[in-house]
Amino acid sequence: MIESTLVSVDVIALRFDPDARAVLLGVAPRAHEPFAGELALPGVLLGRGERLRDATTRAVTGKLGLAEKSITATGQLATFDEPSRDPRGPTLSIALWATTTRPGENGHLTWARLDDVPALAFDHNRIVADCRPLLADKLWRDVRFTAGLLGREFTTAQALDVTESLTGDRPYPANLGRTMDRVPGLERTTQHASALPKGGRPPLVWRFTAGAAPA
Amino acid sequence: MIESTLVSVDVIALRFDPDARAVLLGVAPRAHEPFAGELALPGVLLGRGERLRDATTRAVTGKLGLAEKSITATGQLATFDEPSRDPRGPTLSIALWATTTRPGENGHLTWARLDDVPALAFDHNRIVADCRPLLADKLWRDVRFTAGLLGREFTTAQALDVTESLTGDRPYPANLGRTMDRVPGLERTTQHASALPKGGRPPLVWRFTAGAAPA
DNA sequence: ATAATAGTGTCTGTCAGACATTATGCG
DNA sequence: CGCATAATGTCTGACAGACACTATTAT
Repeated sequence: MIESTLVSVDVIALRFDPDARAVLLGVAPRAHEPFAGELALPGVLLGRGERLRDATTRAVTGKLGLAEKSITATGQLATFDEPSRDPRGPTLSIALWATTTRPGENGHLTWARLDDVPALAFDHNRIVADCRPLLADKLWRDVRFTAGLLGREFTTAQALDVTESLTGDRPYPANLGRTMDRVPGLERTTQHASALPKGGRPPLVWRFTAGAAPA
Repeated sequence: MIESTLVSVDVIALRFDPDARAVLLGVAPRAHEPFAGELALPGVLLGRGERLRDATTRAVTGKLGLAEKSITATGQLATFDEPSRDPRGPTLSIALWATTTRPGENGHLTWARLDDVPALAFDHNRIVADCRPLLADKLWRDVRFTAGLLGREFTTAQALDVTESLTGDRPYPANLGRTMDRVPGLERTTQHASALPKGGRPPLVWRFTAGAAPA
């Protein structure tokens, strides 16, 4: 019988911050060796028979200190099998995504801009870099991902910010509006959000109808 | 310490058969319990520290009896984590793809049309069904996959057959030609293949230039 | 009014879908 | 020639990119 591999789960936890106008990545300093004290993606060893979904929750609540209820959606990304990625020995890493709409209350938790991720432990910078195009691809395509990130209601301006954070460039409002018109379960309302303190026309509100996550 | 999960690797091994004019899936009867004698995807338990690429090769050579050299390309698909998918206990299954251009010589090996896959052991029918859209998406996008399946040189007629097998409908030749014109590393030659026994105009030959797998 | 922000109309080029037409080889 | 197969020209509609212009709010 072949000795079995260790499987860890590393989570790309994302949150949209309307004030920073950007999508942020949740990272926290490691509590133990190796890389103790260095920032890392939240990750746990997958338990025997544990679902990936449950391991994702366990990593995000345990390592980032977010409440389980604040996780709005999760999903798979890719698997990393470089044998030397963990100095303790070969481990497989399954990269997953999770979304939340709340900042959490853990003092050690750091939210980093996706375009300015700090140095992370293990091969986590590589994981983030490799997965970023996969995440960009999910926006406006994977409804659970999009609704998990933006919440049930959001404005056109926020949609522009999220798109820019994930894809790297900012679409024209008219074009993004047409893209969103074609997203199933997303409807353009006639409501305007409350105006900003700086003045300017208040943006329109968009709303997910059916299978959307709560804000 | 949490008891670690078992990880198996299940391979969707594909071959294009120019005579059958279809993409075929390699399956073989299981040698041991559970499901002994039933057809299944080639799969192995992932060894500690083993690369996914190596496990794929091991599964395809060991279970299907293909020569290692005849594997033209491999890659990842998705992970299946249903705990009850194996009656022996919870195992994670990482689904991978592999391509070959040769039929192999193992008497137990069965090549099944992708649109007529027989009943398979475990949740393998579900794996095939879930991964089929992922495979269709790779055609003409993932050059390694496409070249692995079609070989270094192929005709327009074969390209039509492969596309029909994977996506479910047959494109118009003119449209597929334009799609292939935009594939990097793939060039339209002016050579015609030898005519068919049934007569008819001989099809044009297309050729992969750089990073393509040998036929 | 002016600044700041947001939304809309419309032109462009690209590209997939769909045929009809033309081309090439065999008997 | 007629049959079988393959390739090509071209029309259409969908859609992304790009801008100019209009709309709404605060000061």
